[in-house]
Amino acid sequence: MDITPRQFEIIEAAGKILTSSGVRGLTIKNLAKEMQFSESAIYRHFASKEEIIVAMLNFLADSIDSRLTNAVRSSDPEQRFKELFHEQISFFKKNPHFVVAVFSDGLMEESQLINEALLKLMNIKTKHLMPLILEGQQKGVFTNAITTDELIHIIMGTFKLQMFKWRIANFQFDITRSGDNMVQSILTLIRTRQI
Amino acid sequence: MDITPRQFEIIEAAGKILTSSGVRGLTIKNLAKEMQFSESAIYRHFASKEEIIVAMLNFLADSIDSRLTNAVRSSDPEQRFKELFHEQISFFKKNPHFVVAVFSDGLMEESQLINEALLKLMNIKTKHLMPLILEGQQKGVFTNAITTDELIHIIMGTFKLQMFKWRIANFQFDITRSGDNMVQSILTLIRTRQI
DNA sequence: AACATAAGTTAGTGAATACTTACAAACACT
DNA sequence: AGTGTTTGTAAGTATTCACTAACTTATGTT
Repeated sequence: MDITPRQFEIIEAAGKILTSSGVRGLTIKNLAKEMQFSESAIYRHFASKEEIIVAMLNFLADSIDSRLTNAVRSSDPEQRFKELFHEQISFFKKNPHFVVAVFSDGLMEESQLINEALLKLMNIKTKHLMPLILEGQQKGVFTNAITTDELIHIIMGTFKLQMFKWRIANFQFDITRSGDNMVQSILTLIRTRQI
Repeated sequence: MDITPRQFEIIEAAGKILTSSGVRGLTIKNLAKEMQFSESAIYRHFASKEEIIVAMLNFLADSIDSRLTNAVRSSDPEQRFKELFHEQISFFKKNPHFVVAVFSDGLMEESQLINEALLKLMNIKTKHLMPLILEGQQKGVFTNAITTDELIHIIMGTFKLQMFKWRIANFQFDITRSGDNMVQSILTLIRTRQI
């Protein structure tokens, strides 16, 4: 599953196109133009368009996985929650095209392989979020009024919608600020608290 | 903005196709096949594919709007919250193709007009949800720890993700049951409560 | 020097797409 | 009876798409 430098360039070009023109703009022709060589040259590096997309998603998955592993290491669950989303949001801020790729689900229909890559990506997020929430609930920091799965569903849904709004606003507003707000709101809501 | 019976049939056929084949399957050719007449006959009733999609979304918007207006009339905010989602979910259960249309955002890139129709649709949902949440907060039934907008964001995100999961599961699980669960979880979370 | 490989080119292919044109039949209205 | 409108058809158009074939050139390797 290793990638040549040229393949990496192509993946990056694909990302650029996704940001500017969306899933429908991601054609071999545009990809070739962005790479400044012919369409057929693309096929020297990938056997098909599908392979390009899958490679991009897999690269993204590995990338996110290792970044989250490294960035999220506090002992306090609430702190770790903040770190997780902070890392996640700053990653997408640096690479907005991945927001199009992951959260648009416009890719969803293209092929089985792409579908699997996208699901794998969603699972990585859960993999990092789950133990943190569980621990928080066990320690009594997060509410036990609803199940862990339900909590995660609500958190992921909220995050996904935030990314969606950012995307249809053409990445114009400051996602760091509104992302932090979102994290605060959720924390306030899921924290065990006194009214 | 009125619609002929034939146009309505075409819209329904488009819905059927969306359910079975997704956004990419929604072509004039497939539409003609589903209607059992020629491709060019479609153009006797709509000037363009875009018009068909917009008409479908507008019909959907009106439909949802009036259904929500009629179904949600309790005085208790919490009860109204339940009614709202119950109505919403049973509507999508009856018309799963609209889930593809509205929540896939695969349509999002197609054209400006379609975009506007989709945004209008999202606003209708907010229009019905907003006063209900506001009243709940004022009465002290729902938490005031975060703002109304933040609450709505979280609720809408949760609902959207639920629909997304239902869709990628090919509408196989019982959305009424898991939808009710979701409504309960959210209510538990946003209710003012004692720990 | 001879050859292999990697990475590019030009020029195409066939399939699919949204949409058009020219014509025909059914029907309503005068 | 004649005429116009509505709604269908068959046959096509231009464009776009992913992908391919055949050839070229640069760079090692033996």
